[in-house]
Amino acid sequence: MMNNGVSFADEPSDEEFEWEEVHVPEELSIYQEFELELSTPAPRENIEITLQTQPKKSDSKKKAAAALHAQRVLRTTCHKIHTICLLGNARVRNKWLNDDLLHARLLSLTPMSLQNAFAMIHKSRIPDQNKRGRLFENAVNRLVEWWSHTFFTVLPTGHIVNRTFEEVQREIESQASGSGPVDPDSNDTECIRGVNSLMKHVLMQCGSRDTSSQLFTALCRALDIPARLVVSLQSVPWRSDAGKHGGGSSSKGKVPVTPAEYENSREGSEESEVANTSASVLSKQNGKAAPVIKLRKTKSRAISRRSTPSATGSSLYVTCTPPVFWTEVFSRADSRWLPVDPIRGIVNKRQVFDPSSTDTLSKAYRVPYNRMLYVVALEEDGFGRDVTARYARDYTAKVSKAQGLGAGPASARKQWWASVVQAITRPYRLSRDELEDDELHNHQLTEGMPTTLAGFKDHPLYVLARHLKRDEVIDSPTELGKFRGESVYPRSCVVSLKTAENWMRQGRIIRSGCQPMKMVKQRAVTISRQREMELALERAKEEGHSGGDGEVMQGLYAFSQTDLYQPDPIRDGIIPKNEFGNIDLYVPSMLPLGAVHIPFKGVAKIAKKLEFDYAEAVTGFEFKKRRAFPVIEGIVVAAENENTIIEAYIESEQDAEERARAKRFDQVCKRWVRLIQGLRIRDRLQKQYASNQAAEQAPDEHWQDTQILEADEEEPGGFLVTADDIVQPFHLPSNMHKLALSTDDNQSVNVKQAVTDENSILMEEMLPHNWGTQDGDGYMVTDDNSVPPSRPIDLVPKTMHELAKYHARLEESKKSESSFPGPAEAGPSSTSINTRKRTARPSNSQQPTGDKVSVPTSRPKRTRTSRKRTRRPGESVSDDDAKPSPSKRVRGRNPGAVDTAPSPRILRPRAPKSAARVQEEHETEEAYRQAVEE
DNA sequence: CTGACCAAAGTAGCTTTGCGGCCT
DNA sequence: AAGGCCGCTTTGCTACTTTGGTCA
Repeated sequence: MMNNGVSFADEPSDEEFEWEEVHVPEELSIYQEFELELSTPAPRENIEITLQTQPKKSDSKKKAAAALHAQRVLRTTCHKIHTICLLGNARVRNKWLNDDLLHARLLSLTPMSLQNAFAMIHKSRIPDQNKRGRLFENAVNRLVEWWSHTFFTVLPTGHIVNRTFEEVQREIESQASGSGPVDPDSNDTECIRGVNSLMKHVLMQCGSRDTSSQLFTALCRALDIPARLVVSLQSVPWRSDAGKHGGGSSSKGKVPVTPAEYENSREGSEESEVANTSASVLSKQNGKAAPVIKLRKTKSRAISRRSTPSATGSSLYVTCTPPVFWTEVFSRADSRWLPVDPIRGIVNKRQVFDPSSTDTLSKAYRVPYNRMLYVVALEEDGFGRDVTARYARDYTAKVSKAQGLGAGPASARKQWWASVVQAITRPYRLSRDELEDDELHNHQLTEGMPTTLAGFKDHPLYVLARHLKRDEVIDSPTELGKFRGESVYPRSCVVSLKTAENWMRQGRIIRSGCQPMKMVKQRAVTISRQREMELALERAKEEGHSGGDGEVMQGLYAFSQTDLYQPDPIRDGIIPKNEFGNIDLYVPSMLPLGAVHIPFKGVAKIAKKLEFDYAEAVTGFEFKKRRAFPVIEGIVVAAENENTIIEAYIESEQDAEERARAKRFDQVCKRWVRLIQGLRIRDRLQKQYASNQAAEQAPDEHWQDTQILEADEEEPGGFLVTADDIVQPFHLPSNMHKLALSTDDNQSVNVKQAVTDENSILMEEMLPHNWGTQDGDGYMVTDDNSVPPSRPIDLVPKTMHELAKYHARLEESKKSESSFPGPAEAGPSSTSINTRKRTARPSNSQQPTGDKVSVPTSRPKRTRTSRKRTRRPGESVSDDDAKPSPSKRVRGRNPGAVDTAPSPRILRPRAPKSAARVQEEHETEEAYRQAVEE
């Protein structure tokens, strides 16, 4: 708030109050939102006032808010982790259900008549598809009946239940304090450690209701019926229930399975314990009557200690309420998945799985044991689908909203769930998936009107007027019904509106005579708009309009009230401009007839120079600091001028490029002159003052650093002999390859011409050395396929043979390295430079020596001109293009010799160094340096 | 006991045309 | 010397959502 150029006299020290003495001009007193105190009767021109900021939030409040936030984050995270762990648990189980031995055991215990019933259903026997479907459903019915009534005894314990965050947290705390059970075996959890555990339950013909459903799914798969294991994930809710049903849920007992435990179980091997939570609804009698499966330890102690008689403590609960696990079997005849509840013996009734449904029994045992939020069906191949929509009663009105929607944290949760589902979704679609999608979608459509106010919010089919957004209106209302006295309209009647300006941004214009469909308070986002509004308001007040209430209203229009904006066609090359002197081009359709858009930067200058009429094209806006800045992309001109302008533009671009090139060339020359002069001075000094001491001097560190050494035992020692040697470290035309390719013939020709002046020798030599410092224009680069730049006559020309050789090499290297121009890659120019002064001797056997700058130093390092090449010590002799030459040895033995012979080197691209190689080189160098020092 | 409602906090998205200093 | 270019700075408000609590 202190942004009016006022000067601070005090440093804000107190958290709660900030008193600041400031000097402000008198006009500032209009800022009435500040509490102003005239502390001294100051002179008019310099009033001293004290501003009081709003008292800040107290520390404790802040802390509380932070804690609340942290809690929320924690709860959300726990919810997510728990959900994923439960899903992982279900997937592991689902995999176990495919076990052949388990199938065999199950089949061996299943009556043949039931098995045969399925075998009978076949196209060849029963051609009628509907009949097949009915027969299949009947067969499943009988199978389920047998399973639930005869075969499998459901224990009232050991299955997964839903618990609140607080319950779990209390449990964790009690465990942490050591008072609670730590060993998961010591509670009511039914432990299924693997397929063997499942098979035990088959043989015992009893288990938790979760196990019952899982085994039934396995049986279906054994019978060659496509069967899914369906699970309703009972994850810890992310919302706090602190203020809700009091101690009710907590008094019903705690189940010590934490998200962390689930996580552990998931991360462990498949055979690791996958914990089920126990229902704490177990009464003592039930617990004793039913044989509890003991896989490792006795649980009786835990049960007797923990079980609490309660209203829900009845085995009825587990056998009559919606399960957490159940089965879906695929009816091939109907191409449909039929829900099967093998505990209650229900087939094809999708409504009975939602625990919030209103039938009396489940109502009695409803929350908090089962909450339907995520229902996942896992198929035999391990992939899953989100089938919540099939089972949840008010999916669109409630559950989908709970899964997350719209914006904010909820939207993040929705995305998260979508990503979870994506992770288990089959990567390819089956036709039955499509059918199922349709089915689930239809369920949503036929769900019926929501029963709560919140259910109408964002409902895909219905809408209440109260939930309309600021820019929405119900057009051509067709009332579908009433909800508590409010009219319910179809969502399709809702149209979204825009202001006239916003329609213009879309390239549309309000049809004349149309009245706004809605008036809303205008928003002022930019300062200029705000001022505009204030002005309008004042004017309205002056004119005595009382209705304004200090609000500027603005009309909103529907799409149907707009037409495509068609600007007037241009005449005589004159482009129509708006009040800002440019042209609006938010969408391509806003381009006037007969005009073209040239979206290049800097093209306006050209048009201006050519004296064509043009307008800069505004394609959008950027917003900064409450101000809008137009985004300008090129210009709009008359179509007949387009070519002229573009040609001129290209020309000017080339010109600019040329200028830049010349400038760089200049810089290059300067640098080289400086270097060469420096070297000459150095040389002179050394010649003049060199003494015996000089020979003992340590090698110049700089050179040491820039050179890659080679340990060639045959040629110990080595000296900086020539300018080439010295210059070499800079010889890193890193961009050369790319540059050479990007340079067109035109430019190379220009360049060649440019360098054939008297300085060209120097220039030519300099250029590549400087590429490393240029940003890649590639001037002076000869084309890969072109002849090297023409050379003055006084140079020894290249023979045709040499040229042919050079090209052959070039082709070779291009082939091998075209995709990776390494930093040390040397292009054609380097080659031409380095071979420039070649004598008639065979090029490859020449001793590389450069200019007159011979620098006899005492450094014992061997500095071969080919040092840039990566070469291992042992293989240097076999290198193909720098064959061991006698002259090398000569140089080695005559370190101080001034050799003016040109370098015969032909640098070729080399393969990029591998990391290992770089390391190796580094080590070699280190070793060599050490050896030198000794 | 659920859902309507409220307050608080947090968040998304709408907004729609300069200025000053430095370089050439 | 003057015109032109570049970079500045990361907004602020409103409506809406979510959350947590109360109450009918």
